[in-house]
Amino acid sequence: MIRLYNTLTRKKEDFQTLEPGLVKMYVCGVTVYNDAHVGHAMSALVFDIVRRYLEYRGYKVKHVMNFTDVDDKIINRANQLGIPPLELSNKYIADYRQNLLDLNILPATATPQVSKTMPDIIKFIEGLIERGYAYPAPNGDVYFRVTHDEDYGRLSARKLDDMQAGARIEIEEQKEHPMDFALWKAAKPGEISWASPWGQGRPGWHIECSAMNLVELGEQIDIHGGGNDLIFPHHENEIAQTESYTGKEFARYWMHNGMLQLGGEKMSKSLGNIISIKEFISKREADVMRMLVLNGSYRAPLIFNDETLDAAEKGLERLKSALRPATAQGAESAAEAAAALPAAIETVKKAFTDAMDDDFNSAGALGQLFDFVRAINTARDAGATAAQLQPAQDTLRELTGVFGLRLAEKTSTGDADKFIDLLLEVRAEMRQQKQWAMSDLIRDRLKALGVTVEDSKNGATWRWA
RNA sequence: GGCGACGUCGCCAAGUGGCAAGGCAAGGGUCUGCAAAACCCUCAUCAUGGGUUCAAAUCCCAUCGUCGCCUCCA
Repeated sequence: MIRLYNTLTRKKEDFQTLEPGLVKMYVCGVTVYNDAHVGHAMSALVFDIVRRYLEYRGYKVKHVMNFTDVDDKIINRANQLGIPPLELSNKYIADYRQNLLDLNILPATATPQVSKTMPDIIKFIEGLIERGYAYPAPNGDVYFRVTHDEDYGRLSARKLDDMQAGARIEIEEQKEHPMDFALWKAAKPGEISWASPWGQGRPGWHIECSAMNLVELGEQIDIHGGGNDLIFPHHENEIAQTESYTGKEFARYWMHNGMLQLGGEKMSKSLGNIISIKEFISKREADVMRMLVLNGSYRAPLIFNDETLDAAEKGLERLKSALRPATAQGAESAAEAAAALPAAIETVKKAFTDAMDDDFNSAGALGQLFDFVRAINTARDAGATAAQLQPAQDTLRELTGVFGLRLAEKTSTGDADKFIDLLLEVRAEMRQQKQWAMSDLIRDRLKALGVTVEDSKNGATWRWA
């Protein structure tokens, strides 16, 4: 039984889907007006791991991720650049898709956009007005009437009265209540807009997700995810809109990832302390970012700095070490050396699943994998054969695959391999003749070229690093 | 100011009532001409102060501290 922490109840709950074997999962995507950063990557990775694990456990997952491609900031940025807003957002949508591919994140099964969901959004707003949950203002805006929603504030655990209405938001004369939020914004002159019963305008931020959910997944979904900075007001408002519209419970489980921390602060576009995904990928292997996420708890803040990244990179190397080939040539002790592996395989599979079942405890599961790595390496050192190592290495591949790790060894780009082999053959001859200085020089020079040479009693091995 | 989450070894971090996983770093060792890798060994009583309990890192209260939200934000 999978258990997961539900923000709505602030407890871990047994996971049961609305339909057997099917998970409907909606995860808030990004507003596309500039390069996505590693904080976005964290969120995307968290839910990619959730999805991969659910699939590993036999569920079919409908995974919807939206693009907010109509928004104030997109409009402002497009104006600065002198290009149409949708041209700008389309560029960044393409960029973001590439970022996700680079990070080995499985493509969502649907990726709706605001600009392509307009009729459904308008219909949704009309429905809310009909039911008395929304009202058009004289200026052409339409607002949600929070006082009509008895349990408004349920998700973020706050009450309307506690929110010091008006303290940090400007009192809007058009609104009945200061906490009422816009479903539809009347167009300013020259702004991109769509026709509606309330005049030219565009949707407010929250309504898009309610509408896209309805279109893509229906009235009720299993998991709704996103960063914990979206709990209020975004997700709170989504619940208010959808439940007021359908009269049914919206999402059964609300999952929120913690914020990525850079220099003790949340990384965010508005703070400007940003490292883009593109920049990260140019400097580190994508698996390193995933490893950093896996080593932490998805709900807790993730500390992102050179030290934690270096550790993640080393940990990755350690996982890879278990995948290296057998070194012995069928030694007699091989059977004994490999004897412990079948049991280790059973142990790690169970422990891995137990940990992940408990609210996707990837750090706990990862610890189990490291224990397994030691078992494999010990067997190899003791002389296990390739055939004996194979099942264990396959298991490790399978489980790290559930995590979405690629564990790719770097490979040669050209015909270098055979020349390196030749060089090492010659070097082996030199070592026979104890020409240590020259042997070491070759090893050092190859290292500088990205080739790691390791000598052992069975001869030298090498790999790209 | 209000609300929420959290505070475990030098760093990251699992563990939510019964002798404190794992990774990185560090020290010692095996192997080795050296180096590297791998393997073995060493390395914490859980922010502080009270309380509940046979038993608490784990539950309760207080204090201190950190982060997030309350405005756009993954």
